[in-house]
Amino acid sequence: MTDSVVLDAVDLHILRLLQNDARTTYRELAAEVGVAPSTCLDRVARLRRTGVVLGHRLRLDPAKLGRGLEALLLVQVRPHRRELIGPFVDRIRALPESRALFHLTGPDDYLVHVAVADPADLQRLVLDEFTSCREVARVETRLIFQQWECGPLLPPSASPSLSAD
Amino acid sequence: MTDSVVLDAVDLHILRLLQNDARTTYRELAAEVGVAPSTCLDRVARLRRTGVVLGHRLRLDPAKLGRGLEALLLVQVRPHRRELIGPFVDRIRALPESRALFHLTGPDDYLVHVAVADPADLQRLVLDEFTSCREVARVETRLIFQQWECGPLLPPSASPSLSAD
DNA sequence: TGTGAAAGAAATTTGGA
DNA sequence: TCCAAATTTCTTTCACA
Repeated sequence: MTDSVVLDAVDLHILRLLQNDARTTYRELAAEVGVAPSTCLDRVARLRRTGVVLGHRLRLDPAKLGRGLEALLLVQVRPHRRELIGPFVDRIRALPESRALFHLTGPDDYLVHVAVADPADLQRLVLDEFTSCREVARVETRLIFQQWECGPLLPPSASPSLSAD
Repeated sequence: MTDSVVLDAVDLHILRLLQNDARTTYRELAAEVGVAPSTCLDRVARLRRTGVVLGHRLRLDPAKLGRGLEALLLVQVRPHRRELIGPFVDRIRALPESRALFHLTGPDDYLVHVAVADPADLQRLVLDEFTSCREVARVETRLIFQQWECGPLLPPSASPSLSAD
């Protein structure tokens, strides 16, 4: 967080292309952006070094892996104290059914995104891993009908450069 | 959805490694899994063809892009009818602040994961894009303190093979 | 299918502006 | 920083088990 990077139009163009397809080659990036491949390499390396780019992730179809039912669980943890929520977070993160976990403001302390095989599997998960735990005061289950990933993550304004610490 | 793939131990091993680092080379996969690089290529190509692998995605740090504040918005759309929710979904997906959108069961019809610059930006987003819309009956804003991605997505059981349609 | 070797392509490194 | 060329490394193909 101590060093500051400035993202110029070239960086943003590269990021947009890579968010579309993270396997775009440096040659293709170079041709598209209008710089040399080695320059693209430099830029991407810098974006990694400065922490803008955290890594590459494989996108999988949960349904094809036998996890066709997804849900969001709103969880109230009581008492909401460090010595309880630390282990709670660790336990939930380690569940094979967990896809993501959020610590939130509001009446529900946590939101857990889970992927399971079927309703019976979800019932087992909720009963065995949530409602049966002393620290879990309440669980609300919301099934996911459909979900969408949204557009690429880019700087807020249309300004040509941005300072990011 | 008509063809069926069977994931054996080699496929699962490859998927686990790629979920850990999507840029692992076929050489490295081969060395790790104990097959030839060309076999890894075949396996991954088949996983792509059958839709198990959907693509590669760049993971970015929203904070480094000037979007350090994230929130989940619980939205009630009334009346909850196709002719309203179609355009609503399209509009929300197109917002640069939107990261993900879920259509849910329960009292809230949609959950929107957004990334904004600061509280003022969030206020603007909620007022201008949500509460000011006739079809939006209610919006509840939950700030995200912290979030975690969970372990790799894998088949439910420890069974050596799995049929995925 | 899976393999190893060869051909092709891409990623890195280097050095000069 | 950027680029172009050289080098190294990976990907892809293909004939064969």
